[in-house]
Amino acid sequence: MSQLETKDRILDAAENLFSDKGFSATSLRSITTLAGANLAAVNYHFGSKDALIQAVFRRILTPLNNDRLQRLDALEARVQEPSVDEVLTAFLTPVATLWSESKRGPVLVRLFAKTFAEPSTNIRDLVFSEFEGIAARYIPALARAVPHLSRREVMTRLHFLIGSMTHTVTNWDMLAGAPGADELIEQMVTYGAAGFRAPAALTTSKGTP
Amino acid sequence: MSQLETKDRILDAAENLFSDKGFSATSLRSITTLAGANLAAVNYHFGSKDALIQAVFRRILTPLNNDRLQRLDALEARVQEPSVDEVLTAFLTPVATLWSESKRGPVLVRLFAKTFAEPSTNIRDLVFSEFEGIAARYIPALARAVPHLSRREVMTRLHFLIGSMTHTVTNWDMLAGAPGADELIEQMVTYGAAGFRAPAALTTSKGTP
DNA sequence: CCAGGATTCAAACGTACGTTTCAATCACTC
DNA sequence: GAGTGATTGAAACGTACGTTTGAATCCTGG
Repeated sequence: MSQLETKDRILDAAENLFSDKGFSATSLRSITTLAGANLAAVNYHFGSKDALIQAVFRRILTPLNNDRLQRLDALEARVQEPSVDEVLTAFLTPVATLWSESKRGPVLVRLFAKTFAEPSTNIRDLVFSEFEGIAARYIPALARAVPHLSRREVMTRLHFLIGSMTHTVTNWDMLAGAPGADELIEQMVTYGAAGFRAPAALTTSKGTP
Repeated sequence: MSQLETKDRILDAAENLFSDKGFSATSLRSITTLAGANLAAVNYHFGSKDALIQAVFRRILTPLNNDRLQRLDALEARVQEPSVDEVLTAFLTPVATLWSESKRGPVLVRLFAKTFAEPSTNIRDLVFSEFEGIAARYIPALARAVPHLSRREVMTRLHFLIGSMTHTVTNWDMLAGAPGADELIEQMVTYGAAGFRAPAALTTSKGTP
């Protein structure tokens, strides 16, 4: 049926199954069966189950984060001092786009969201190293947009935003009506930007011991 | 060493290991070893691994949600029209209290947070059924505090808040400085309340087809 | 067309898992 | 203090897992 290479069919199948059942609960046998490949193909093409997991993540994260960086570049080239709303939109849109672009979107997004709750050090390390470049660009941009916040509070609120995003896309079906990607972006930017613009919560940033 | 019953020692050990490594990645053998109990004790006292997982969750969720309901009751008895900040504080404080009350706190909170990313239908169903009573009380309270939002947007923003909370407590160590529970509550209520007070993002709530 | 590396295949490896079994031991009642 | 039900113990059950093996097959360049 599919004309894809075995390697890609395995990645596709792994993506879907990992996204559904988690990593340790998904067997290589179920992956290769769904992919129409032999069990040994995983270890032949990737080396181990762990390496397969990392390959699955890399295939998702690299273009996603590139998209994020590109959008921030374009934004900063267009306007001199981007607003919080604009920065958050640049940050969130790639995920929402990924989500809505095809049948593969929801799978990817759920898988991506699952990472933060997974205990595996390998996966966490991979995602964090991939995210470092994003943080290095977005945190200064956010700090410029909300100059009343300390760098620490900017990071904390970015964590809040990421949490909202991952939880929402992971538990999409719980939301009544299951709105589309545009609607989600709109609501999350509205909510998150207002949160970022809220006054500093920490008085310690003014010099309390 | 411990004078606790075997049943409780197993629950304690399971709590810690589930919180660290996830459910399917934690074996009954590692649980009973840590608990100083025999392997067969799990099936004797709980019936199966799945039933053990549910027992672990029930032991956490029941008092947590009772605390939430109690705080909302006390709040509504004290002031006639509670503000968003007050409702969110009532909602978030039990988790933060649980977090900071002892060494067990972080374990419980991480475990609780892990639920939303876990694929197991059993766990999700349990958590949702436990959460229904909370939603039935908190969503109307929130809707009264932010009357400019449709019921649907209130629910969406509550999802955002829950996401922020679960993500933050799950990835606590990623936050620079690792602030205490009081500080977390303060920041999250500031952020979330501003988000709730933000204008409605959906124009569809006014009657668009 | 045929050599030779790349890929696929069926089968087996050893290990770890959840669960079951049943005898041994404990705790409590009469 | 003997008897009885609750609990614990050591061991084994069957199954499923990730990985490895080595022969069979495919594909491509000369």
